[in-house]
Amino acid sequence: MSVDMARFEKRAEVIKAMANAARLVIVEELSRNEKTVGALTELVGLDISTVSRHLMILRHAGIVSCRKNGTRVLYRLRTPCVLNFFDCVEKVLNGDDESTDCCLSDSCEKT
Amino acid sequence: MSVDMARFEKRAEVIKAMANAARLVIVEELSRNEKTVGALTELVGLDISTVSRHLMILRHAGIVSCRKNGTRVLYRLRTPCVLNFFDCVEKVLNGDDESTDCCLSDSCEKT
DNA sequence: ACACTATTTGTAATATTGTACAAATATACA
DNA sequence: TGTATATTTGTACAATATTACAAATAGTGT
Repeated sequence: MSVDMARFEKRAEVIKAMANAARLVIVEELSRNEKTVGALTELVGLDISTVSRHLMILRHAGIVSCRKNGTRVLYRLRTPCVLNFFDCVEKVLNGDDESTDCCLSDSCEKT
Repeated sequence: MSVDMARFEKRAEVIKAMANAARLVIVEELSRNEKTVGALTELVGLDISTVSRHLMILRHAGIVSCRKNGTRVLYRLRTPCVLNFFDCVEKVLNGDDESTDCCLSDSCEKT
């Protein structure tokens, strides 16, 4: 091996936190403004306890932070650079310029 | 709700493909050069069948592509912009400038 | 202290992911 | 046609992740 696996594990942890549709919705919403758990719950349409857990995951990853305001907890995007992911993701999704298939068992370009 | 969940599901699929340490190692290695499954296997230290599956996941996500060369299959990075993830991920990991904890039940700044 | 609202945590069920081993497939070459 | 090498696929198991419901906790105001 000789690869610093620990480093890649840590990186993967952060990316894992972004690897869920509900959490992506939350992140994009928080890029506009800080929001309460309740407000985010309406948005994503899951149980509030589930949304709270999603926020915990994002918080532990270092992507969002929060502050209390009375009985409410306001979450906000802490590291907005994660929004840059989206540009590349769209590029990947639209990668129609080239086949991803290595044409196994077909007559196809071989080197 | 009223959010285009399908779009976020698709985005999450791509990010999910990046959300694994072994696959991150593979992606970084492929950023240098195309490589065979066998060569990548030595690098990550997993069973070759497992590495083959990881490559399948990256391929289905549109992140890598491959071509055959005799009995070998050469994989290469198809959408290099995914490397941009790393900068932000490091920033998140080093986010030591601010607490992520909303200081529940502590004496702490409230608004 | 009590009631009300917002959020988090315990728990359990279900789904998804990661993994290795064995077997199958593909290709090259003697 | 065998044999050897490279890769993928079938299968099974363990580990993680997602989710809702119920209960616990925290804060506000009466």
